[in-house]
Amino acid sequence: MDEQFVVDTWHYVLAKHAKAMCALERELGDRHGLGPSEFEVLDRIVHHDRKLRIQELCDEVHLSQSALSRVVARLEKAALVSRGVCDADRRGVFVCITDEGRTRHAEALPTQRAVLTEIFADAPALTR
Amino acid sequence: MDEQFVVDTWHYVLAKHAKAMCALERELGDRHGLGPSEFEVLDRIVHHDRKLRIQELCDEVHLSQSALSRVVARLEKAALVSRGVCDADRRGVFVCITDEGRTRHAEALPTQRAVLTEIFADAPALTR
DNA sequence: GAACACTACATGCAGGCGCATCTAATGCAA
DNA sequence: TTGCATTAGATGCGCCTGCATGTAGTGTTC
Repeated sequence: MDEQFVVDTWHYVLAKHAKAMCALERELGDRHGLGPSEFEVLDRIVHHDRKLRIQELCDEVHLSQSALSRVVARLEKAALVSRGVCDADRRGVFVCITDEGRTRHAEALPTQRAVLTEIFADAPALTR
Repeated sequence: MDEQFVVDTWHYVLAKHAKAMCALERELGDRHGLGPSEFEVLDRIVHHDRKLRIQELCDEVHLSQSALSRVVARLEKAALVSRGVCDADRRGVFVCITDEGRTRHAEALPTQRAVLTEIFADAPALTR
């Protein structure tokens, strides 16, 4: 159990996370009016290409259920998604991307990719 | 330029960061009354084994200068560090760890290492 | 040495997060 | 059906963060 290794890895993750998060916040915010969480949620929906339950999103984005609930509320307020009740389980909520949501996501995607490439192009591979 | 690679790496960093941060917050908080940032600052000082300028700390922890200023304020309030003016440059502030600070850091260190080991033991190596 | 640009750190402020909790719907058991 | 534990999602709350700005000290130029 190499203690130095895990500490180095942690510092690496910390550094990359801080750098990427900060850059995403700035670029996505200034250019497209989206926060990283907002973009991530849109991205997940577009990727699945269907309406998703809040719970499903919760498994995919690294946010608490409450934080996710608010992200969806913000997105709905901006008319980028719409919320709908789930008929099968009336406690559930479906999140559905709107046309404007798709457009904004499509616009923001290259920005996000550019930021990530800038930061992770020289990253080590993910397999030992 | 492999776009999928950078996106995968980003998701990996996001996942590990969320998991580790959450676990550290819980473990360090519950067992030692320290937040991750507080621990990190103590750790940096112990590692250098001398008093440090705020600015030096700023280069090492991934926090804005204002956030760092507040972390130091919290640590000072908890009597884990003390602030002192820098004679050479009277704008500057030295941060000095106290005996209690050393003790708390020493107590918390195994907890932090355990959490990181739990999460990063199976991590990929950092070199391509 | 007076004026001014710059740097180090502190602080007001607004926003996002997690935790605890609330409400409503579900489902299982008696 | 009634009663109760459980689950999905929303919300109150306090904390931490970054940005913008304030304050005080430095040093440079004239």
